[in-house]
Amino acid sequence: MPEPRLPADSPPTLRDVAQRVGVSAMTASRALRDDPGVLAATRERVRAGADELGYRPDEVARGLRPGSGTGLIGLVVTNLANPFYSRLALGVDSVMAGDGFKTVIGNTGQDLDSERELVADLVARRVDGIIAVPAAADQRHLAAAAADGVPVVLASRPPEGFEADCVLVDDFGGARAATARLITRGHRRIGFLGSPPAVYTGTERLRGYAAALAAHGIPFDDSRIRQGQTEPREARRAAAELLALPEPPTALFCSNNRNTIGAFRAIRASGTDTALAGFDDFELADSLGLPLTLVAYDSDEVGRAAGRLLAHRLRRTDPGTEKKSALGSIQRIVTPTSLVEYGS
Amino acid sequence: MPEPRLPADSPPTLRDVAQRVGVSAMTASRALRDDPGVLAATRERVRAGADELGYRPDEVARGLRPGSGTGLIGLVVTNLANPFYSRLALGVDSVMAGDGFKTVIGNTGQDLDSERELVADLVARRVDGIIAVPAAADQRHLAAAAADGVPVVLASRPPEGFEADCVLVDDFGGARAATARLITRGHRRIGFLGSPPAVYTGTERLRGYAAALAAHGIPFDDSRIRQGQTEPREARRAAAELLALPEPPTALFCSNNRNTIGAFRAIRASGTDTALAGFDDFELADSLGLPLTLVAYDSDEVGRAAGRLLAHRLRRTDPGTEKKSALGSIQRIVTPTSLVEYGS
DNA sequence: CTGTTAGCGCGTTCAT
DNA sequence: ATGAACGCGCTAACAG
Repeated sequence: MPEPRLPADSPPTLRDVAQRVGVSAMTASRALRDDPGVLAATRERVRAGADELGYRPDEVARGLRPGSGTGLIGLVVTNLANPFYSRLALGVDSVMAGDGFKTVIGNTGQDLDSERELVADLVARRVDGIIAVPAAADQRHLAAAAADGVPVVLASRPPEGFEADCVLVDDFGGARAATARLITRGHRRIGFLGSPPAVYTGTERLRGYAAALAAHGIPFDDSRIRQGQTEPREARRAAAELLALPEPPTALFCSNNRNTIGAFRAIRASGTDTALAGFDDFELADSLGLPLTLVAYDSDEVGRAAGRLLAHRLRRTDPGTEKKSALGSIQRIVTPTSLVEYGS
Repeated sequence: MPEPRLPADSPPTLRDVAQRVGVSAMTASRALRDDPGVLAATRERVRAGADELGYRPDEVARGLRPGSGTGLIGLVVTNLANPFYSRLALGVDSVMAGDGFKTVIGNTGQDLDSERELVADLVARRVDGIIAVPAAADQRHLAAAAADGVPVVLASRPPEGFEADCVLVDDFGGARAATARLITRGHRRIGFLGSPPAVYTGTERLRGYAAALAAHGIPFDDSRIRQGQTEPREARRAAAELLALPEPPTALFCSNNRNTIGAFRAIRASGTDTALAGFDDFELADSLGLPLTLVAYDSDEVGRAAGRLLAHRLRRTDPGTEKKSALGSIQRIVTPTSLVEYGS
């Protein structure tokens, strides 16, 4: 009769399995990992024993060994509640899980200090790689991680001050196209609502907006620009300000969905028929009872692409080819955008 | 002149620091951890050396030691793209991060096999605890993890077949209240749209719906029940079916936001003035141009509560009090709901 | 106050 | 084909 093992005990170790079957720990290890050079009979015996004990190799101990990574990658985002980031995370995870990696998600809440600490902690935890959406232009902590030999891939923002793979959205082109469409429809006074100037995507989209104006010979007017809104409530207030100008804009372009939603509420409340366009598609955009032009793109794909880039690097990291310059050329992928019209 | 250390080398170890300062590894360890019984002067020297080398303790090696956990907890959800889960994740992370834990998020996509594997992997990675939203009633893998000594907290579903802390939403009460309100407004033929019967929250909400009918002497009619819709598209089709019945319902109650949105589209397309109520609040619900009664609750708080429960258990796990029964009584927290009226 | 020994669980290296 | 020793980085436990 087999001993009634207490399951609450510490989990069974490799030696427990080996001892039970009557072989050495090494043989057990090899057997379980399908190492050649193990008698088929022995292998079966070991496996049986492992199953009976409910043995699972300890990934922590395994990861401690030099050469073999931890199988963990870090994902650093600013706000998981934003659909863009949760989609991104899903895309990353779907690719990495397929390659046998688990994803540790860290949320920074836009705080640079949190981000620094988080990245340092991920490195201390020996993640095999990092995918990050940096909150600001100061990316020295990421540069340091990369210099420490941890592959870094940036999503939605380009690297600043160091070299790294990245996956971007065509912020400039999308914003320009949406603005151009407003102009084509006859609008000349077009307001702009966007995130704080420090955010890369925000300034890039502002550039696209400005380029469209310039291409049509429309002067850029500071008084119609409102940057810094992060939540719909703030955006609504900013939009209301623009609509209350002596010469109010006849159309608004918003650099992200938070601002678009705020602007929608302001327009609805004002009773005007101000035209609205914005970056980021979102659910129910078609049911708001207002014409709406949106810049759409595939946020899952941004995550998947970042995951593929990282997975690619992780494969080539094994040998002693540690020199960063030798790791193959840096990749920069730009995801395309498209215009969608709603609620005509 | 100090040796020009190659940063791409393997990261500095504790011994490197010790050797550089001229002490033993043990002393360095103690100094960096503010252990009492270290000469203040020595401590300073060690710290200086650590800073110069950019030393960071290896969390993996540290986690290998018995007694000291890994500082990682696992979060198992079915679909991170659903705002409910991303909010939940945020809530969990905010609490756990405050207690020094990192959260590993695993997405199962409603697949039970994925969930099993994920949980096993988390245990193999020696997470200190697990918070899970199980996809189905079969929770043996979670029971096994709990039996292995890993504290488990369930969110949004109760444990089945074992004991564990959990944080629930008042599914029954919320659904009953919303349905009752429809009845109060004069509706007698009320349709029901919900998730697959296997999902706990779905059946619980169906029970609440049925209870409201019963309380008002309205017979429960199978032909007005549609379960199994997971996406708005399916929900829309199901709702359209109900609206096409010989005696169509004058109101619909939906057990989650996916179904509510689908039903909204069906009603809008039908041109009828069918009343609509549903579980889960969602953004823009107020701007759909239709009266809408929603059951709202705080999904961040569900996550935070789960995090607090787990953090609480993690504190009491240290001593040899391994017996589950001795760990203090099982907690079950129920988050309240409230009714919200939109778009009158 | 500081150093030495030992071991967490695994896998690589070298023997047998 | 199998086993014994060694070490990954860190820290309790016991010297000194």
